[in-house]
Amino acid sequence: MSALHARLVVSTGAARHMARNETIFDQDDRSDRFFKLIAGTVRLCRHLPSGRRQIVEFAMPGDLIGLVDNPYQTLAAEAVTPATVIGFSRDGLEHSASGEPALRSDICVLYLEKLRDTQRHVCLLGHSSAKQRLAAFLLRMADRLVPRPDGSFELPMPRLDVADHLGLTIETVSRAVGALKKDGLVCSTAAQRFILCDTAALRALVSEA
Amino acid sequence: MSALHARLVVSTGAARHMARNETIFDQDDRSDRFFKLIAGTVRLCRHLPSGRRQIVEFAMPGDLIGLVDNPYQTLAAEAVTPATVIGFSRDGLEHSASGEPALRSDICVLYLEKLRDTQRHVCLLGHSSAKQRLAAFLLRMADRLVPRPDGSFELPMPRLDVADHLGLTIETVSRAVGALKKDGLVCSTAAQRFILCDTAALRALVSEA
DNA sequence: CGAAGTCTTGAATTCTATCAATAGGGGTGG
DNA sequence: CCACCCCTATTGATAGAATTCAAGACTTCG
Repeated sequence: MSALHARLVVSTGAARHMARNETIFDQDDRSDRFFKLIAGTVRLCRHLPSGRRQIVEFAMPGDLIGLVDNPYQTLAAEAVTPATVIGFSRDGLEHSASGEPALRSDICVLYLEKLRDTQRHVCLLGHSSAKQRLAAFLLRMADRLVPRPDGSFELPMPRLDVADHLGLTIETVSRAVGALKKDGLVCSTAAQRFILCDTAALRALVSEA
Repeated sequence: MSALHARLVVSTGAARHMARNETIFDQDDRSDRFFKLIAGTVRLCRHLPSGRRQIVEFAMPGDLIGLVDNPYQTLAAEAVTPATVIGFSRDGLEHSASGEPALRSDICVLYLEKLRDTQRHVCLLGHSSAKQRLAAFLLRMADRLVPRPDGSFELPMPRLDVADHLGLTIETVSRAVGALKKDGLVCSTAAQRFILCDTAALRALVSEA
C-alpha cells in the first residue's frame, strides 16, 4: 500500500452514505475536504451555464476525489449509484505531507495519472465517431468493473451519463450500442449489462481513431 | 520565483534551437529528459494510428514540457515556430526533489494546473460548436500572447494546428473565422493576425456551451 | 395493474467533414 | 522589381454523421 493510502487509513474520517444523484460536493464548494470513495460510482462533472453537463470522469471504489490545490473545487461530484465515501481534511493531509515526502510524491503520481487519463479523453473526443467512443468506453469499463462469472458486466451508469461523458446525446449512444450489437462486437441482455464478444475488434475500432 | 524554476536556473542545461516542425521528443521516447521552453511555440500532441493528430496543448515560453513520471513520453513535442529549449535530466530533478520538499510541491502544482486546463478542454470538445471552440481558443491565446500596440496579436500556429487542437478540420476553422468576422466579434488583417473586437460577446458565446 | 422513468426507434434538420477548386501571400530567382 | 512557385487559406458543393423533435416500448416499482 502506498504511503498516501496508508496515511488515509489512520486518519480520522467519517463515512457518509450518499443516495443516487446526491451531490458529494459542488464545483464551487471550498476544497478544504476531499473524499475516498469506498463503494459505488461517482461522476465528476462540470455543469455548464447552458444547463449542459460534461462528465470528465467516473470515480470507482478506491479512488480519491476532490483533492485539488485551488481554494475551490473545479468539478462537482455526484453519486451515480448509492455510494459510500470517507471525508478527509486537506489541511490534515498537507500537514502530514510536509513531514513525509513520500506522501507528496504519491499525490504527484496520482495527479499525473489523472492527467494522462484526461489527455486520452481529449484524444477520444477530438476525432472519433460515436461507435469508436462507445467502444473505447466499454473496453475501459470492462477493465475497471468486476465481471460476473459469465463474463458480463453491469454498467453502473445510465445512458444519459454515458452520453454526457462521451460528448454525445442519449439517442446517439443508443444507436451506437445497437450498431455494435448488430456487428457482433458486444452482446447486451439488459440496458446496462454487456458482454464484449470481440475485444480484438473493439480495440481495432478504437485504434482507427 | 518558485523553488522549481530557481532550481532549474542553477542546473546545467544545454540550449537547443529547433527549426519549425522539428521534433523535440516523440511520444515513445524515454522520458529521462525534460525541457524548458525559452522561446517559440511548441505543440504537444498525440499521433494516432490513423495518421490523425490531436494537439492536446500548446506550450509557450516559460513552460516546462516532457516532465512525466512514466518511463516514456505520452505526448510528442514539436516546434510550431523556431524554438529554443533547455534540456534537463529527470534524475537530477528527482534527486534535488528528494532533498527539497518545496520542489516536489511545485511540481505537484504544475501537474494540477495542467490537469485543470485539460479538463477544461474536455468540456470544450464535449459540447460546443465550431464557432464556440474558436472563440474560446482566441480568448485564451489573447491572454497568453503579448499584444501589439494596436491590440492585435499574432497566432504562432497555422490553421491546421488550430484545427487539430479543436478537433475540427481546417475548412471548418476557416469558416468559423469568417463567421466571427462577419458577426463583428473579431477582425483579422492577415490569416494569423487577430483583434478581438468584442471580448464580452466572445465570452458570452463561449458561456453558451 | 398502472405510472414514472429509461431506453429505443423513426424522420427531419443542422452541423461538420469531405472533395474539389480558387485565391492569397511570402519568398526566390530571373 | 517583377514573375513565378509553393504553401497556406478560403470558398463552394455535396455527402455524411450526429442532433433534435417526437413517438413508442421496455423496466421497475409502488
